[in-house]
Amino acid sequence: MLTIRDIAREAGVSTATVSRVLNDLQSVTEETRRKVLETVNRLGYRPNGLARSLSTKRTGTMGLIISDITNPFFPEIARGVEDVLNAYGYNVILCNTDGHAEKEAAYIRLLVEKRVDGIIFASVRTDKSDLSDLDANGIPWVLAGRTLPGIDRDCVVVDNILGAYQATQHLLQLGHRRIGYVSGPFHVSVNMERLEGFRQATSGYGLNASELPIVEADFKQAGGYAAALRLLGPQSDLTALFVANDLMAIGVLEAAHDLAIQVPEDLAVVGFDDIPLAALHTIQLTTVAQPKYEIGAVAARMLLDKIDRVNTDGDRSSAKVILTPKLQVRRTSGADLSPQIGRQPATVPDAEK
Amino acid sequence: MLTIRDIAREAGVSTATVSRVLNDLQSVTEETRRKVLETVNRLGYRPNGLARSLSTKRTGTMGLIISDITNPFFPEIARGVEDVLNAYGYNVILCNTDGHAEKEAAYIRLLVEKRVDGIIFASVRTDKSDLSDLDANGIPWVLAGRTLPGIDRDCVVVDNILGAYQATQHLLQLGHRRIGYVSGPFHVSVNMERLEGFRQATSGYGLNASELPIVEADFKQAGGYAAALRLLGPQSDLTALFVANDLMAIGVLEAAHDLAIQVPEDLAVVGFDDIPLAALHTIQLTTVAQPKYEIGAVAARMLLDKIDRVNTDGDRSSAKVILTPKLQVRRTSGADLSPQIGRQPATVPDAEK
DNA sequence: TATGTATCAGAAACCGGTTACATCATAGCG
DNA sequence: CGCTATGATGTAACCGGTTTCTGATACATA
Repeated sequence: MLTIRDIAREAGVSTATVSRVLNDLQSVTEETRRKVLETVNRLGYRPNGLARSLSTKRTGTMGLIISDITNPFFPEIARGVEDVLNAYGYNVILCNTDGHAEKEAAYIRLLVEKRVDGIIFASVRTDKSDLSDLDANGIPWVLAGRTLPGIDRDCVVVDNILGAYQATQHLLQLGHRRIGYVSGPFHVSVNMERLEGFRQATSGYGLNASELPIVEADFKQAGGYAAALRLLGPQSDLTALFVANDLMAIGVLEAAHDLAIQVPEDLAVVGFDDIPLAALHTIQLTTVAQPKYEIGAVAARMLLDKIDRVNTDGDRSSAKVILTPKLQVRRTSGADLSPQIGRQPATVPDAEK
Repeated sequence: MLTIRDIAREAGVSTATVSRVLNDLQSVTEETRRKVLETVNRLGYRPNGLARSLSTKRTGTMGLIISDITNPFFPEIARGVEDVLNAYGYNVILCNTDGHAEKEAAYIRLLVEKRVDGIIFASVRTDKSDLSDLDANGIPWVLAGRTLPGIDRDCVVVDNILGAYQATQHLLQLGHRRIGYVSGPFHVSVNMERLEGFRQATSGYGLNASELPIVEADFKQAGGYAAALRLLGPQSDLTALFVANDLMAIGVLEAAHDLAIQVPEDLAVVGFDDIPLAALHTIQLTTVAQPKYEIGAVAARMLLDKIDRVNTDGDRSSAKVILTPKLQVRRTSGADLSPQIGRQPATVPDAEK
């Protein structure tokens, strides 16, 4: 493979000049520029990004840490991240951690060695110390859709407590009093925030939240299915379930179907996330919508900002951005949708992009 | 940030020795090894992967080119790729091209400059010349789930013609004669193969395939929705639609619902891919299943093989792997499922992983 | 004509690793 | 006891760019 020295020799100039032409820097005669570019094109020279990065200390690569891209919550976030970063000339390394701390730690080590210009965590298992480790190594990071105890900067999140509160209140207003919570893993902060919103809403109605059943699952469809089977046994008196994310809510709907429980007549279900399939007319899941693409896009911009700021050696951290979730009332909560006469308008979920 | 020279000085050895310890190469006294490792840990040294890659000519990074990660067909492929490559110490750069040739070309240029160790194309717009360009630059590649005219090696594909043939035959056997084809973009090879399978099957029943309506769409839900509206107008005599992928088939189902057309009573629908949501009890889409995770995993292994083979300077290309698709009969085609008494068994699609 | 000032281009150091080769000490052997 | 084989370590070149510093040239000005 050709090097800059080959081009320099062939064009009869120095490597410095070739470099200047390639980065159109400073002053180079039109004549030499032409000569160099001609040589570059004729020989099909491709500069070596590694060598460039080694001396410029910029790789043009970012890391994106998520738990699992097959969870429909993440693709849109990833897309938001990728679109913004790519527009600024960056590439994205995708890291699926499955929520395992060791996998995450291994990825972080790899990303540090690759000297990525920044990392976006759309899923976190590390604690603050690992992040300050990154700070120490001069690698900016941002949290997308998650927070960590003790961190109230450099993150873009949705107000999970508010969203869960509204979802639960929606069920309460429909008259439900025996409401179960299908929980994500207890160690995940977003889940605990949603649980908190659930508790606040039920307490507001004079219910003792600790008497309402809570089952911990794994944010996956199969987990939601299993949790529902446990919660909806024969002696169950539950009339509604608030489910910590849509994927599990889908599992709950499957379980209800298999148990011959009618939704929403016998059981109201509300999810969280508003993943694309929630809007399908055959599902019509009532859920708390998060602006997923925007979360990714905002996080990416925040990271770019942070990088800029490091270079101009100003303040190192960005503000916290809180996006507002929106309760999306559909069929599965059994709310009276009659004000909207007749059929729902055609739903074409992915038309907006 | 620390360099290997800092460690060498601090430990009182040469950089060569530090390097040897870090790569546990050759012979180093237990004594010095301990001394070096102690220094490395004490100072928290992280080797610079760029420098390493520059001299070893290995980056430990691969590129994965897909059209859009928010298309539910791709996450599983990406996951298969990532799992395998990560197990071998590689990272994956994700590239969303939206099927645009220019975006793809730009990404390829970037990946070449970054000197990735290989590229997996799960979506291709380039022609053979760009690929031989990669060959010329010594960057191995593999096609996953797609072929290109004139290429019959280095790819793992599903037999699209067979799959489409079986799907169409399924409709024909159910008595349908007026069958429409909701097509993906005509320039995409997998789509043309599916169309070919559709033609072969209909011809086999003495139908003139050119008389059956075909509408080109974009492989997206909204596209399928729009195509269905065109195909299912008031004067339509179609009783079945074969749809080139599941995402569009979902759009077709939405359209049918909005047009008050009963599926499968008034219209049978068959898709292709078997994306996760096709199996949901509320959808039950009959479709041709592709082993998506396996496509990604096999492609990744094939790429690793190819890299090995380049190093041992043997043959440069791998065989073609053809996986067999499987017709998954569900509700939307209206087949008589009565042999299976009563309810379908609980479907928990993501339980297998 | 002499001097100051821009502009253009080259030489060489540098980024931070790896590794071929050289050196040196020690052990083994006749 | 001297020679060689072996193993541990160091020296320095190299990977392929960027960038500082410096020199050369041309032009304008006094």
